[in-house]
Amino acid sequence: MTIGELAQRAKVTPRTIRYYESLGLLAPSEREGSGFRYYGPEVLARLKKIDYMKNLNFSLDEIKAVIEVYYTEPTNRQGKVKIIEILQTHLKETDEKIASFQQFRAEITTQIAKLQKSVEETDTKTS
Amino acid sequence: MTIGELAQRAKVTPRTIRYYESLGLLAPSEREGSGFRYYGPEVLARLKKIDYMKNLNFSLDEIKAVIEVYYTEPTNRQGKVKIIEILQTHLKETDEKIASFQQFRAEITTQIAKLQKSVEETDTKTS
DNA sequence: CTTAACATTAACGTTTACGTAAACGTTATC
DNA sequence: GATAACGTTTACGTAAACGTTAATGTTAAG
Repeated sequence: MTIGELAQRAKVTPRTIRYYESLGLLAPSEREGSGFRYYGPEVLARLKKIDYMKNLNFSLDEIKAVIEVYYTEPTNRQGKVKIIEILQTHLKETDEKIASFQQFRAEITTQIAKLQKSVEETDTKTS
Repeated sequence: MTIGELAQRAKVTPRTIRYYESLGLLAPSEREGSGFRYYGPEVLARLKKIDYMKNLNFSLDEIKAVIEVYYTEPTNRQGKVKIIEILQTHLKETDEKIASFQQFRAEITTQIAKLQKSVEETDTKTS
């Protein structure tokens, strides 16, 4: 597919796709004499993965690093072990993020409860 | 305390504090003839809250909105109910974030398991 | 084979969250 | 009361992640 079609399916602009290419996040499957970029469906999958991670507030640099780990088929035992270590770092960081958000969540519910109690008291007083 | 002391305790620069003031995120407790800003300890608490929320990837605009809700003592029943509604929106969004991160976490552990199995197989084959 | 629709590169613009001078006033200390 | 240390405003600089022309080439449809 062309860059316009790909962009439409991925709900981004062509500019975004070219920008990602310039960062090494993806590449056209083919590029013949005319200079036009043509893409296969695997690039669409990649764009969806990028969008997914962007929603997790990863920077494009971080996404690039993660994608490289995901898409690299490690040749030898050494490579596999190294990637496992990287993934375990990601796992730890993700757990910390989750914990932070859960604490934030708790603060919100506390605030809600406090306000709800306050509203109820106002109600019983004026009833 | 002065802006320098506050900055040091909050582990930010004076520039950051002035920038936050320009956005309406905080204000000096006092500002007399000389033009110097003097702060009370409550501003330090505010800065810590801002830093905490920044780590949750909130923008300064979003943080401002949240802080306004947190620090606004609602006068009447109407105001309280409104704030409860806002907080419930935050709650929902936070839950979605947590869910996304948990899915990401699951993907990581899957990848790790796959690689670990692959490593073990390599090991038994060559043993 | 003309023309609309889409592609290409190059380059400047935009927003966020500050960093970093520059030019100058204030305060605390000796 | 000089001087170092810190404060003030103004304003230009920076990185990230694109948006937006501009000038030009390519492709597909009639």
